[in-house]
Amino acid sequence: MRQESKIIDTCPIQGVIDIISKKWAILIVAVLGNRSAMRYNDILNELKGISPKTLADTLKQLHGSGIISRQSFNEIPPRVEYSLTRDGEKLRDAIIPVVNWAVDRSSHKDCIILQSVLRGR
Amino acid sequence: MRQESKIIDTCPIQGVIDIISKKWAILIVAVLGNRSAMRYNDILNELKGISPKTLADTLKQLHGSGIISRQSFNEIPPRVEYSLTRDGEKLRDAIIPVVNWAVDRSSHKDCIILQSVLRGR
DNA sequence: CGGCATCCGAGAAGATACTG
DNA sequence: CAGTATCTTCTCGGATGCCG
Repeated sequence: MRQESKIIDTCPIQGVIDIISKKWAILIVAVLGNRSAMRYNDILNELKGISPKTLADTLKQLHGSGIISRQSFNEIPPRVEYSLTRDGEKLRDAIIPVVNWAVDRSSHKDCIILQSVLRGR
Repeated sequence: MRQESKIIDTCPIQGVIDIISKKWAILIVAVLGNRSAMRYNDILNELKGISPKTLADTLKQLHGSGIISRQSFNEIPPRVEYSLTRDGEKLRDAIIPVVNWAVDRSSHKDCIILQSVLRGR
């Protein structure tokens, strides 16, 4: 954020906004929250529509924010697994009310991602 | 969204993301949730750093999404009051866990907006 | 396989000035 | 007072291609 603003810059909520306002971040947290670990291409396939770059960018940012952890194995072929950190799991729990709110407003209640998130409860 | 994607387009969560991913939307919901009604310049002053255009745009979008209501009075000087709809209040309640999560992660827990939101509980 | 580098376009956000 | 109008800047997300 370029702009200086007391109320914003000093506000913890800004950090969250920077995270969840990324288009795919919530979805990634959602799908990751479902399994103990997922590989790059697993996520790529699950989130049909996301580009590799955007996924990589978002994963990097989430990792930097401590939401997800990244473990790479020195294997051939290479393997990298992503999973939620404890903090990430808390985030996933925290967004559930928002997801529920979204479901109530929506006409079509069927959604793979959504079911995934809610199943976690 | 330009991109076609089964999993996303048919997912109710996408609507939420479109709303809360706007940088200022959550903040506006937060500050509005605090008072019964607020005028344009009240919000503008409270959210130091937002430009009139951005505020107008965001208010318009939130209004279109049914999150906030807009009531204008035929007076001189003109008066327009914004407030949360019932749905908006639900959204505000729903984001509280996320806000709390943000507070736990943050080092500086003091935040006007934040206190505002949490006070509503 | 799991990415990173590069380039590009669209839209969000900002600054400033102006109006009904 | 409550916005518009305009112009600019910036970031995001997508496409493609290369590499260890």
